[in-house]
Amino acid sequence: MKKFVTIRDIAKEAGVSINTVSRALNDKPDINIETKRKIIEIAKKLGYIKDVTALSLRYGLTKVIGVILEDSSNPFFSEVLKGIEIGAKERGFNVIFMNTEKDYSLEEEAVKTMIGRRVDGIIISPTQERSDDIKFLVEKDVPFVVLGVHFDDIDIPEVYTDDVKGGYLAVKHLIQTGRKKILFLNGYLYKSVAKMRLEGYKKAFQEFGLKYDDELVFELEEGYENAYSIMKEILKKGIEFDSVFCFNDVFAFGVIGALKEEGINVPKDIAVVGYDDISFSKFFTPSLTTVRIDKISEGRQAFEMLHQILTKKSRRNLKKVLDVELVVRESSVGEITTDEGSV
Amino acid sequence: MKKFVTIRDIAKEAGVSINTVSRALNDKPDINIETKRKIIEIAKKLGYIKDVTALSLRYGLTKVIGVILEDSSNPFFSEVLKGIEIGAKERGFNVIFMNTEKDYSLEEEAVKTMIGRRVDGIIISPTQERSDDIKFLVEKDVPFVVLGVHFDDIDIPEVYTDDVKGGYLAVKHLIQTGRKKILFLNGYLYKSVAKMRLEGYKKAFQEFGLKYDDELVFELEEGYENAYSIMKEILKKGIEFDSVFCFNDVFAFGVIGALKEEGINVPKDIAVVGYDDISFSKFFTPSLTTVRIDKISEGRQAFEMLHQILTKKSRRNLKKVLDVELVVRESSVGEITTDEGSV
DNA sequence: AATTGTACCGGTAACGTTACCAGTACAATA
DNA sequence: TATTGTACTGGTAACGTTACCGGTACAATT
Repeated sequence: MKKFVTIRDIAKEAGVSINTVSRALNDKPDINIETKRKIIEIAKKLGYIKDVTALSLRYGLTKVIGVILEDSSNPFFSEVLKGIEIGAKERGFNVIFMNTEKDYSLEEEAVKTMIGRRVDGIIISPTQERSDDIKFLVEKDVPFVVLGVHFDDIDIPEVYTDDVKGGYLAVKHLIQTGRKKILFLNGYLYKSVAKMRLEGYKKAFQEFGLKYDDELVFELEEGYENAYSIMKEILKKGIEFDSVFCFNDVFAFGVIGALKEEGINVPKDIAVVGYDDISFSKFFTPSLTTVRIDKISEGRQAFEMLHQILTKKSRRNLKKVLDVELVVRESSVGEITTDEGSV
Repeated sequence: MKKFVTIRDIAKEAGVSINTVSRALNDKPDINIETKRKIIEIAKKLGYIKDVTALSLRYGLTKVIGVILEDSSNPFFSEVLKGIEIGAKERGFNVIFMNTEKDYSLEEEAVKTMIGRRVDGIIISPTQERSDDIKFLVEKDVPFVVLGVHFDDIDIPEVYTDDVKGGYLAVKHLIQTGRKKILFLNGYLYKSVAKMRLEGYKKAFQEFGLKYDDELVFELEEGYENAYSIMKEILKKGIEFDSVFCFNDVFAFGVIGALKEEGINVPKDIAVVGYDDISFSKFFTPSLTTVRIDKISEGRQAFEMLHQILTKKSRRNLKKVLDVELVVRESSVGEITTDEGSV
């Protein structure tokens, strides 16, 4: 790579000092209009592009934010990441991202790397296995926002969704369409989202006077295959149920896949509700009833919160709880809808 | 944000010069082992994290690469992007990315931004509307690799897939399973991928002695809805066909969605083949026959090529054509498989 | 005793940029 | 004429780091 044109090159060409060039190029006062015109012209001719890394050193601000998440190819996170990028671009920031693959040690490493790169702030969606790295950020006073997760033991800036409501809406919908034995394939409970969705599930049960039965609630690792195989197992065991509420849409696909294979009709025999509303859920057959999270917006809002922190518009530890919405599609509206339906 | 600990702070604490600190921290010779131990200890105690932006200025190398693509939330690109990140991480590089939303002016802007950030190299998946920015990169001698696109008018480093083969395999498969009137919903032909897939389509037609009929070939903008609505239109017009080869999997979903609505069975009445093999294609009903691109690998290889260019292991304008593979699933294997089948 | 070698350490410059201060030339005012 | 103001320009330092060079102290060799 050729060395790039610097203000020194322009200065030499124009026969002025580098200061004058800087003034011309940054619309600063104290410069002759004609000199300025000439310098700008020369800069254009030489193809000058300002080296912002030099500025970072000078000002201690890079205009780059770091994003740390488990998997940027996951349809949920890929949209969130896009939302962040959109927000960042609007404010003249760039985004550097690292995947953790749900590995806490990689997460910790990513935090260190981001700090080493002197990003102005970090958006992190932590695996909740441990949280020393979050405490490290607090301690070092690095601006950051936690995305998609709620810690109730530490007070930090967070953007997350109202998953108690989400769980509640999903289960209420199932109950109101006549379902009574509602299986819940949840994520691991050390995750705040799983905890909240379970709380919503219970809340709906209580509200409609149904007895909570923890035999119907399962915790599993994410992934289509896990949902698929636990569904198969459940069927084999002969556990009775008339519907399934899933931790996310991919679980729902796995569940429906398993049910179809056993000749069970969705939603006629079993209703299925997912969570997230990833883009494929509406194309799926049957199209998936799910709790929609506006992922782009979640990303944007996380960036906006970080930006507020960076500009010190706000010093408190902000929280933003985003609303969710039930999207009713085919996978949950079938035969049973009145009083006495059964499988 | 508190100011971070610098080698100067460590030097003061240890009572040595900054040079000695640098030596200690970078495993350089000419330092007493005991001094080194002490310095490292102090560095740890103070929580020192090296400022790599300073190094960038010093060496003109940032260890950051820029990635420019149309949409990081697109299931295809999100995997490619992940592949790039994996490759980069292995070599101690970080990734900064920008979306162009298929807008050429945003693409041009992204190139400028990346250069301003002094990224060591760029991986770009260009909208092929114009290519002045690519020429700009050549002219400025910025290391870069084009991903997923093949230019036949300029000689530049490229990583792309063998889409002639892909198109050929897909259509050959359809012909061999008894289909004769094969619709092709292609992307716009100014894109090299679309051109290549059409070439493969024609090649298969020729090989099996079928007459190419451009009434069966359509060019459309990407997106589920576009495929869905053109399919509806085609059905309304009464064009005869027994199968559809789609530019990508999302098209295939749209096509199948439209066919289902009209009560047409896939694959019994109409066989459908997609392209890309995005992760949902195997969960879809019917599971989708498609041409698989190993997207993670494509990303990794693009990074590796860029890295080779950066380390000057190779000066030539490299090309890497990645293999593709036909994945046969339910959407294409139905009734017609022998000789005389018809819709 | 003089020289050479070795082990260690520090001063300074440099990367590209802008802020700060200081300066010059000339015009306008007292 | 002397002073003040104005319009413009340049020199230098600084951001954090490492390379380069030069230095010192002591041991080993002649």
